[in-house]
Amino acid sequence: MGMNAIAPVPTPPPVKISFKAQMLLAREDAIIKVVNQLLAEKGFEAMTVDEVAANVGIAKASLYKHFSSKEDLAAAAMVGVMQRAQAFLDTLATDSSAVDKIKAVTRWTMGLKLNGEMPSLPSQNSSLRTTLMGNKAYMDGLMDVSDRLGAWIEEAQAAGAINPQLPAIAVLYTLYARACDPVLEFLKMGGLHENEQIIELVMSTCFEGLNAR
Amino acid sequence: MGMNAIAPVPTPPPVKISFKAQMLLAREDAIIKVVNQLLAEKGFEAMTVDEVAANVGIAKASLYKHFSSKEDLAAAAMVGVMQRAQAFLDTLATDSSAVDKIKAVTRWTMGLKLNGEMPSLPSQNSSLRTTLMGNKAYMDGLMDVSDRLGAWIEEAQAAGAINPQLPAIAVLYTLYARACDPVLEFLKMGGLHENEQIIELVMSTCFEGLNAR
DNA sequence: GTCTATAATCAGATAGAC
DNA sequence: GTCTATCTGATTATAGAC
Repeated sequence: MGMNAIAPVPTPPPVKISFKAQMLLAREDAIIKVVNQLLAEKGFEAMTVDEVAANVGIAKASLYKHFSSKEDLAAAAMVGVMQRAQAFLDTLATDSSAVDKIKAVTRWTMGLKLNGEMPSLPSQNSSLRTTLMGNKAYMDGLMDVSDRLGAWIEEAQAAGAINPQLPAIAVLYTLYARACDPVLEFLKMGGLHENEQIIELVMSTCFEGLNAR
Repeated sequence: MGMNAIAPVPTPPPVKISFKAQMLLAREDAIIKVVNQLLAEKGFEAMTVDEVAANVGIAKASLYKHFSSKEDLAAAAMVGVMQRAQAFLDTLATDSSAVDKIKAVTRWTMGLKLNGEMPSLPSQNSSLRTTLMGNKAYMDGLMDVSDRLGAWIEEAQAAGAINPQLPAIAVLYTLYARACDPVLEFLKMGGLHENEQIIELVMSTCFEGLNAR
């Protein structure tokens, strides 16, 4: 195209609004980051909205302009974690074995937990569970992750790497449970092991079991 | 002894006071039973003192004549569980192997959980943790159980039944974690397995691991 | 010791000015 | 959209009569 051509000037995106939208998203990301950290540290019920607002550095009323309830705040954090999980699954080499991918995810999950980045939800039924079940982004992410992990589990069972006598769903739950395994925090509190050692210990008990071989 | 013998009449125990004391204890046992059930069902933070009083069938103010705080209520329930655990340990045959005793305790613990009799505490720090740490009966019970389990673990490791490369403390934590394993409730919610099957599944993943053998 | 009634506090959510 | 100030409801705990 020649320099003299009168190129149709594409309508510029509305800069002012876009900028504001970016600010909005950045602010919401900051909020979610704080929520994520507090959820990991104290859990949903012990976390207060006042605390979130204080840590973000804004007024509580401003929080409610972004998220309409405490449950929504937590749900947004969970959606973020799920997206990170999906992104991690994407990075796994397609040429590695199914069981290796499973182990990589498990290590990654426990690393998050040990780093205080894994929100801990109430395991029992609660208002938060209800909100999460109705959150499409979260449920879609959870389904996607479960489908991908489930396929790997069955593949690993067929290949004789994972015990084929175990129901795949039980294996999946067992993997998910590593994300909130109290053994991780107990060992960390003990102070005798580095995070990497703790992960390898729990990896060993998880995949090889307590029995001697 | 002839019918005519004038037997010395033993001083009767102060019937009225003893009876009242028995009533007191029975009432407190009833309270603790309710607390235990609610703790298992909803956890400490979601359980309200009003709820406890209503389920026991007494006024809330009466509760506070027996226990001076919500934390004390929960602590009493935990002491009860610890006593039941100690009593169960006592029943284990001394001629069975250490690893069999360990497995028996683990099964028993998971059975409690599946029956809704295992109080679930907040794993994170909280007012309840503080109260529990300062409760001598609870701490003594915990120490006793841990000592006995710890001895069996080391015995089983020496006998080549439990993997001797694992730190005994990690094994102990792994066993304790079965008492609050979310895999149990997930599988139960799935409705595909009976409690016994669930226990054997988790026993398998716990002791034999996920890997195929 | 048990009750009814109430105090005291805390946390989620909102009103309304700017 | 952000703020200050406030509302509302729930919850722990207690006062005081019986």
